[in-house]
Formats: sequence, C-alpha cells, structure tokens
Amino acid sequence: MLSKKTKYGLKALTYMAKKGDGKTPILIAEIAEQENISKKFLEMILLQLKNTGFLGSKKGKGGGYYLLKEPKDITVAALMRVLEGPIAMLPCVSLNFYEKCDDCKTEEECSLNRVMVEVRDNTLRVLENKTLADLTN
Amino acid sequence: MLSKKTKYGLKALTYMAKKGDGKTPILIAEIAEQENISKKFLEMILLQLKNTGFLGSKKGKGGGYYLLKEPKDITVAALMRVLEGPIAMLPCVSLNFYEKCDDCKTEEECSLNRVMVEVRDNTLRVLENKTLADLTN
DNA sequence: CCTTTAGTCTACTAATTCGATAGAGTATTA
DNA sequence: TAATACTCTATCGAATTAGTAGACTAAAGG
Repeated sequence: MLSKKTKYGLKALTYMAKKGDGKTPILIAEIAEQENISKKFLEMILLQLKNTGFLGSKKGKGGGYYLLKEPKDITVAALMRVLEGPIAMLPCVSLNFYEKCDDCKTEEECSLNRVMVEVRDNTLRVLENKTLADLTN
Repeated sequence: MLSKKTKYGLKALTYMAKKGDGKTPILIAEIAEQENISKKFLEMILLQLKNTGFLGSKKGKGGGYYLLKEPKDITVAALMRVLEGPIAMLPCVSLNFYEKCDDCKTEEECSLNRVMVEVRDNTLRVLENKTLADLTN
C-alpha cells in the first residue's frame, strides 16, 4: 500500500497540473484545502518535491509552488520513486533500489525472484507510461 | 515492499511444496535452517497459515507441518492476502480489503483511482495465476 | 508412565516508520 | 516595514515490524 505521503504528493501535483499554467505559483494552503490534506504535512511533501527537481517555488506575496516540467513529462513512476521508494515488491528485484537478499544464496535459486520480476514489469508498464497529464482527465 | 513475514511465509511454503509429499509433516526447524529464517519468527508465521486453513500440523515426535491442499491449488495471491493484507496500492481499489478514502469526495473524481485499478489488475493477473507449484520450478 | 519431541500461545521488546504539528527563520512584495 | 508564504528543525504519539522468551500442551515411544 502507498503511504499517505505518496498519495498526497500525487494528488497535489495532479491538482497543480490541472490548475496551473506552469509558471503562476500555487499556494500550499489552496492545494491542502482543495485536496483535504493537512497543510503542514503537505508543506513537507512539496518541499521534498522541490528538492528533487519536480517543483520550483517563490516566497512572499504571490508566491507558491509551480511545476518545473510539463505534466506530460512527469511520470507517476518517477514521483513514486521519490516519495515512496522502491516500486518492486522485493529489494532484489528493484531496478532503482536494488539490494541483495541476505536469506537467499543466489537469485537464481530464489523461488520468489522470478514471480516478483514479472509483477514489477507489469506494474512498471503502467506507471512508467502514466503521466500527470493522464491523471488530470 | 513485502514484509519479511510474507516473504518468509512464501518461501517456507514453497520449500514444503518442493520437499513434502503432502502428508508427511515437515519440521519448523528444518524449514527455518534451509531457508535462513529465524525459527521463532517462522513458528508464528506457520501458525497463522495453519489458522487460515493452508496448513495442518502434528505435535510430538514425527510431527511438523504439512500442506492441506495441493501446491497447484494454492495461489500466491491468496497467501499474500493472508500474510500481507491488501495487494492493491490504495484501500479504495482493493477487492478484498476495500475502504473508502476519507480525503476524496467521490472515487470518480479521484485522479489516482483509475491508475491504481489498472496497476491492481495487472498485478493480480500475475499473482492469481501463480501457484506454489509454479514456484518450485 | 515418563521422557522427549515439537507445535501452541501469550507477552514483551527494540527499532523504525508514519502522519502530523509547532514554531522560528528567511525571502519577497507592496 | 508589514504582510505574505515558503523553509527548516525539532518533536510527537501511535502503529508496525522483526524478533525473542518462556511456559504450556499434545503425541510418540521406550
């Protein structure tokens, strides 16, 4: 299951993609209210998305956050990796967060490895091809 | 990501499917050693799988656990639902653990709902058709 | 019948994560 | 220079995760 952080992050950026023109900043407070998200919690999430290159920000009056790329160029998979971490069900089948399992001798012998690779590929086929632009419909 | 509990449970039952004849009990200790799982932790997992109808048990000398069904009749999805809970990424798209999201007005309006349904369907297509018999290869 | 074996059950723990909040600080605008 | 709005650090309680300890019960077998 996705954490609320990931869910809120995706919903917030979808809101921004739907509403914004790409350069006019949008208030945290507005997003929080519209999407029913705790404002303080959302602050943290958007800040992280800024620090990872998805958002730009402007302080003071008329400030807020804005998307740095076009919605169609931001995949759900990329956002999930930043907010949630690995998409795969096991570390040993993760493409971006690979880690060896310490209870398996080899990955060839691991009974779960192959199935989880298959799950991962099916999941990624969806998430890599879905962008913020698709979520706004 | 799957919890270790789920991972261990799947590996343990795969071991049993590979090794057992369906009625001769297999020792917890043997599975734990062969699959590098903490014995005490595995006790708890197998007990749960007994209480949910997957395993039978026998106490005393010559005792242990045995599968109640044939490996080909136990899907990975069924095991994961018992050990891990929901397979879907959001409660509102879970077939077996459905829950309404309190931050969304309606599910039609929710930008994430449709994508997550698609992910779920793709994941289930794999997991529902994969049985313990497939894992033993 | 008594010892050994092996699953059952309850309880507890340490560490981590999750979701959220508080409040001071800083940049920007008017 | 006052108001605005993002930035940063710190903290919090609750829940979850992974694992351990130890007593209890059922069964086999000599």
